[in-house]
Amino acid sequence: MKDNFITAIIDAQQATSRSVQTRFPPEPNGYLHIGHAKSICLNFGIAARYAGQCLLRFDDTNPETARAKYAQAIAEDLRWLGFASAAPSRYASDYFAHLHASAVQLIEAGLAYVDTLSGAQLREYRGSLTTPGKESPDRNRSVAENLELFRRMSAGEFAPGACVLRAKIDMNSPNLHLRDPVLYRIRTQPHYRVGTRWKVFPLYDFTQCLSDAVEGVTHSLCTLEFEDNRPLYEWFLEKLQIPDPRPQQIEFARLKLNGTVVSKRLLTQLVDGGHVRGWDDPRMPTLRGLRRRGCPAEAIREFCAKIGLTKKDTTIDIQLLENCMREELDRTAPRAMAVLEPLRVVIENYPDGQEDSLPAANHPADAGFGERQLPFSREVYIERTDFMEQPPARYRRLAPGREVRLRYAYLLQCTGVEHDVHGRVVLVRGRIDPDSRGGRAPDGRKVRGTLHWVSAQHALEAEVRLYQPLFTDSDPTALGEQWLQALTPDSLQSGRAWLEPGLTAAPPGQVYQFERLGYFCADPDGSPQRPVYNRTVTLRDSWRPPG
RNA sequence: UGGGGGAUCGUCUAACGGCAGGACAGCGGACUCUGACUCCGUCAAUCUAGGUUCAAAUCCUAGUUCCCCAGCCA
Repeated sequence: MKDNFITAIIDAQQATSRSVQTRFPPEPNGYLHIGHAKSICLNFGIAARYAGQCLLRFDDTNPETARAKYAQAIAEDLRWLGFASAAPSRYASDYFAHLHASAVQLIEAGLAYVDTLSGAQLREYRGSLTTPGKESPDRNRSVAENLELFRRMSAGEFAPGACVLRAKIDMNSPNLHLRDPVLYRIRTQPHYRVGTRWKVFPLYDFTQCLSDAVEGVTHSLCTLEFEDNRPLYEWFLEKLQIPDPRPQQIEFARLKLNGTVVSKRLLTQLVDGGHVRGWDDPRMPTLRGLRRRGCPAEAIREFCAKIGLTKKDTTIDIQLLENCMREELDRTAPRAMAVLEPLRVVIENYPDGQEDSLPAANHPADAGFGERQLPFSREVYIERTDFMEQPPARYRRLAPGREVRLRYAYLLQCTGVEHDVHGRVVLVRGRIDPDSRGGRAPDGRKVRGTLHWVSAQHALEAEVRLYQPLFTDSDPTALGEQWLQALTPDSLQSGRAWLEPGLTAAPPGQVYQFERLGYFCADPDGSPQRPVYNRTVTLRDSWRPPG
């Protein structure tokens, strides 16, 4: 964990030898995305830096939305990200009895009351940003009456919406959150964990601070939009006489990434609207999407370390994430060859029917990856973009009369071109230097261009899925309700590719570098007969034709 | 016209009142059996206006501007 404004706060406290405990508190109502990863890395990183503990706590106070499948998926994603969290998960619903008793305590202290105002009235009485609120007629009910009403609420005697429990704070506060916030509401849906035992459920503000206190959380880190909630957080701790040291809420800026959306609500709409294939669609900034795309967990962690931490609203360039992926994958991905847009090359001086097997390094900088054998024959495919009849200046690839290297194979000189009736190149003829087997020039002559290739008769046909950013606009949310209009029309481009034969056996999730093309990850949709590869990220490409 | 926060290269992010540094992106070059990787170089910033000071991104004053808050969501 690098230094940031939160470590500075904690460092200052270390003088008084404060221990450190944090928590990651997702709601189990959706899947984790890269924005959560920022919070995860922060919370676990802080705990690790100060030799403390970070707990995973499901914030499952809302029975309408909390679901077991999400909790399970979140735990899974967290593990994948690299935070195994030895401690068992906690659940806010574990604390319902304690929370309820705390509510009773507030009522007894004259600090909470049951209000029968309707939702609409509640809103009206709350006032507005610029006008003060109005006290509810129920505000001065006696303690005994409140106790009795809350008991009946809790016993299920009232319908949802009939009444709520509110804190008695200040209807004139300029901070809307302090205008007698709702603590408990009635819900009849069974809760996925505690079933029908509870008829009343605590709201966020009441739950978060007390759960933190119960667990011994010292630093409760959350995003900026909760800044106004902090006085309320502290109010509960004080009125319930939580002993010092009390948990301290500190807010930081949430992550925004350009070219995508990072909000559960919006991501849900993408899935529900069929704009992507699901939560694990490789275009999604969800952890599952990134994983399926081939992004290593380590790259996400590195990314989170690099973006830093402040209270400033920021938008991170997606290229930083891509850079982290390339950095990690360059180290860890074995190399392979594949051709996306094939152009047939006939090697005139290589006998028809003859075959050879050529050794190729699986990683040019790490011999530990070993070698593999590549079949070679009279006809090979090269990338269509690696041949030009009239090449521009500084073009290092194949052109009539030019010589290039077929990687790990032979030096190849172009001797002819064939066109179809439209004048399109359909075939290239060439001759290899028989003394260059392995790709080395026998006389040491410089051959600038090196091309990837596959043997035509041995090539394995596969599907490749190429992805564009989901949105054409760097900030689609700036379009308000129209945000979906910024969707990239063909953000998924599915096509065929020809792979070297060894690639048939790759397990889903395995990432290769297809040399000169990019990193590609085996997709679970594939089979040994027809593999499917997702392009994780392209290689950097500094080649630009002049002009 | 309420309250709470924020403003440093294009984008992130550093800098006790003491040389505005780093990363990503861009550009140029070297190297290269991946136009990758690596290496080198380069471009580029303190929201504005006053003030305090030998010295201000930092302190003071006044502005500007952006974000958040009116769920029985979190």
